[in-house]
Amino acid sequence: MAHKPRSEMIAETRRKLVTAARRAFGTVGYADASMDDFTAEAGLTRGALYHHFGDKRGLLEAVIAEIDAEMNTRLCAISAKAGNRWQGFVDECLAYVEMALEPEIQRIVLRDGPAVLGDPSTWPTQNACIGSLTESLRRFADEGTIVAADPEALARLLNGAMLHASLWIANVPDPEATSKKAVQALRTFLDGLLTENRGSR
Amino acid sequence: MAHKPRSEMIAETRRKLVTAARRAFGTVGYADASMDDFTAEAGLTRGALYHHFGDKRGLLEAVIAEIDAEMNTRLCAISAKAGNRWQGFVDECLAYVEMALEPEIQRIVLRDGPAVLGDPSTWPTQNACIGSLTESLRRFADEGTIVAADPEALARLLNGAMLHASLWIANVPDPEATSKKAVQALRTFLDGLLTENRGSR
DNA sequence: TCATTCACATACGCCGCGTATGTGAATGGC
DNA sequence: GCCATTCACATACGCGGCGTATGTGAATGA
Repeated sequence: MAHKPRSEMIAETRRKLVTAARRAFGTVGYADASMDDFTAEAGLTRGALYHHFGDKRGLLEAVIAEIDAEMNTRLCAISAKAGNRWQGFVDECLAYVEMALEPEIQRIVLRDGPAVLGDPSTWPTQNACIGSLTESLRRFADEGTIVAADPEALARLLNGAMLHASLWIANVPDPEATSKKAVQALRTFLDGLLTENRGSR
Repeated sequence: MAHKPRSEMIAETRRKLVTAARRAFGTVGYADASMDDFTAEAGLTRGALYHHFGDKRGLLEAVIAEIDAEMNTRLCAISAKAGNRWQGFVDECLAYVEMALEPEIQRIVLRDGPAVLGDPSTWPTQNACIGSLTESLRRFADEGTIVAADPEALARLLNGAMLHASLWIANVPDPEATSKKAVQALRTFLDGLLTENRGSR
């Protein structure tokens, strides 16, 4: 039984570390996750962690990058299967709110991430989600579907609104009912952007 | 020279601790703020801190409560001086975005707060800001100024949008220009809520 | 085959937190 | 006005987590 080549072993080590850290960060949170503990859980030591990721922070970045990539994939799949583009956009927004309800995403990406790494808009990875939002809005604005405004600014506002809606929903006694109200309100906001709903001005 | 009564000394101690902690949290951040350091800076020790606030977390709560109260006062003053109520509401929203640009507010309330204390919607204090937003929206909905939707949900979404706009503005190379774009986009969202701007539906 | 690189493990010291304990000053009843 | 009690803090101790410096064995390449 020949050993795997070195490059594969390295990749496997990185994946083990990211996976173990992801579980730890997602459950007890970044601050309370002991590097000794979750590296041991992965059958490794802190030495491997420092070698590959520099420090705890670097590992968090890698974990977030992974989660963000998954989120982006899921969102693209959703918007792709809609009838028309605006509907796809709306679906994507609603799906984003639902995704942000997942404890792992909420804890790592929405709470600990900003605290440790700073504002998400400065993350290289966050461009994935924000970027596609912006691009969609730009096209809608260009073709007159929505009112004219800076697409990136609209995207940021929308993103913040959705994100906070998720935090709110997840921390309320009755998430089901609250979710309905939030989705309804989000639709209201989005409808307000459509030129066909605007009368004067 | 008679000493001050004990109750005043206690209040003074608490204020000293809160003030010192507020400065430390606002500059180096919660995680990197050494309790030994900033209690010493206040001429005290960690003993006083644990006696009054239980732990570091409790002190953060006190600091946030103080900042939140100040924010609410400032916001009320702004909305009070506007011509009509809707204009006052819009002014308040824009002022909120600007306030959230202040480094101390951003770091303590918007970044470290959620990470350490959990979602702001679960803080007893946050009701100050969210509560007044909700109340305003409820009245606008009742009198038909804005479209019908759950006021609290709208308030949460709005709050999230404004908050993220601030984070975005503060972390961009050119805050001035970005601020203009964000404010413009925020107006777009708010205008979209007005029934007088809605045609069909 | 041997020197080199490199992926990790091991070992050490420091710092920060929480707690248990000590102390002196202010209170309150007689 | 004296004394017991409370209480607001300070001091002392131990523990765990992080970062770094150093060691080691296996894979590479000439």
